[in-house]
Amino acid sequence: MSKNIQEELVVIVERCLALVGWAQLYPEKVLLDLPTDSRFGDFTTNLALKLSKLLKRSPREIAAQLITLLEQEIPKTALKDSVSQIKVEGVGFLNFYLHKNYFYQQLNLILTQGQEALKLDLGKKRKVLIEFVSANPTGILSVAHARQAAVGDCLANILNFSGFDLQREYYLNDEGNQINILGKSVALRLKELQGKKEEFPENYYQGDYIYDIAKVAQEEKISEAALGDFAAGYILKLIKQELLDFGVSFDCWYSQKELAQSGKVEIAFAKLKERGFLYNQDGALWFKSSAFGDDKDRVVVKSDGSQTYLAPDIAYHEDKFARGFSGLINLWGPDHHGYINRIKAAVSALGHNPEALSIIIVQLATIYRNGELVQMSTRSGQYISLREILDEVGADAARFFFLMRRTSSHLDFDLEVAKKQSAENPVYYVQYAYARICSILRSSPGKFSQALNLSLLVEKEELGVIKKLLELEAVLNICVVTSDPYMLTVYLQELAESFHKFYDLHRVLGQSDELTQARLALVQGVKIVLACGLELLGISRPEKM
RNA sequence: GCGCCUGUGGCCCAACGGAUAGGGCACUAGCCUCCGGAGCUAGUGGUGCAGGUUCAAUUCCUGCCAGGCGCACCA
Repeated sequence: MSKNIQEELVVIVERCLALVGWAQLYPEKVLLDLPTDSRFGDFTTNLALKLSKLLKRSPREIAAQLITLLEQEIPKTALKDSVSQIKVEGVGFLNFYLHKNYFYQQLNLILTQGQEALKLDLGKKRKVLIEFVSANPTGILSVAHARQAAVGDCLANILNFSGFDLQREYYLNDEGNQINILGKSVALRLKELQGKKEEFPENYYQGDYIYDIAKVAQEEKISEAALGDFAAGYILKLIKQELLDFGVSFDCWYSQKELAQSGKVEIAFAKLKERGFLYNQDGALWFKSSAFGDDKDRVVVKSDGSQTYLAPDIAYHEDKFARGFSGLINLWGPDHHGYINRIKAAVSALGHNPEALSIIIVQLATIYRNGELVQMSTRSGQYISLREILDEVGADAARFFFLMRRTSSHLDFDLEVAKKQSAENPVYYVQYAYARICSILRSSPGKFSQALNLSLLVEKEELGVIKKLLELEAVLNICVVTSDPYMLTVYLQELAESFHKFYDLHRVLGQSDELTQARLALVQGVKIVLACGLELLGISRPEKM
């Protein structure tokens, strides 16, 4: 909630536990939570309920004893002016109530420091690499990639804001079997364009875009052997542009082809062999992944001498560590979930801590249009692309919708709802609050500069707004811990709601000068936090709508 | 068969193991002489089934039922 007030309170509570001799009984870290309801104070803890069993005493009695101690200890600390009272409530919850002055101070901090006041230092500048999208350059991006792009980009924003030294990377599968098939697909379409139609195999790329590429290849007289690379390059350009239009950029596009040519695959193999995790069988080379909890060992070099996808991927992850990243985040589609054990095994076998690699499965989004399910299949080419979504609903609505549900949950994305400019559409609800604020601030030029008396903000709705502003920190904390940005979308809707409620009941302009200024300051505070949240989501902040 | 995800009012979704399960849509009744009504207020209505752990279960565990997705010497 505040810069550290929560942690400072925890320290004091733990000190009291030690004083009364209960610290050893309760070695866990004391947790102070935000209450489920504002009438239960500003922080709450179930400590007394937990201690009840250990001490064989009633929770309320324990809580009362702790409060006596806390009331002695808190006045000795810097928090003496911030905590107004501590109460036992319900079955024995210990609830902390903060003084209003504390909230005014925090609001003032936001007003004077802007977004700097909102930043966290959870990461301690730790170097983290987040790899996402990484779609093969064999077709334009699908809905699945779109959701990964939104989640990955937003998570990256949040981690950066929370003090991590973070880089975004796209792993480019620009060689191998699928590029060969892509080349052959283009070659066949080229022949077709020249009037020599042949049977088009089912496992080739069926989409119409293959014709487009074939036409360009024909004009540029690309040799048949080079068609695969040409097509991949062509598609990659489209992918990069789509991502850019979606507001997603990468620090690094990591080429699998270059990785293969660098000899790093062989070096990684040598390391695995030395450690005893590679062996030959049935004419193939196997990685002993079962030694690390995988269901079975995995082939890395097939009996025909070619590598499986796993081979360069092992080297790729070795290289991530070699580049100095101590935390790795991979966003994968649900079709890769069986691959997690394999790659974690590889990381372990190479001598790294598998915990350093965190793999997030981004569940699929199902697209509806006019209430009807839109079927998707990459191979047949009949699928909704990121491009179509961008054209139809725009980047703002698309990003917000992709982030609205837990990343691990399925998501139903109705294009019609996303297009609606009404209350059904949460993007507009949040953006509307922002535009409204801008409008109010426009209507009061020069008013918001004199000395402020924030303590005039005593209405329930005013304090509600301030408290909601200060919740951003806890929300970002949850996003970081769960590696999931979705709570931020929930929070922004709540913040917008608390602002709309305040706005409806209390006039900002036309009050006494002092009160108008205080309310303008409050509105300005909401603007700063809304802007911050929307920026982290990668969504525009319209001053007018 | 195995693995992952999901079952919350008529519909869509919330709820680090906590207090009276929140919000939106729809429906009903209200609110602009005034800062943006894309907003606000009030009302109706809900945890798939059966056990277990716990002071406390929508949340954790087991089984069942239902839906979605995935299970290659493909990438």
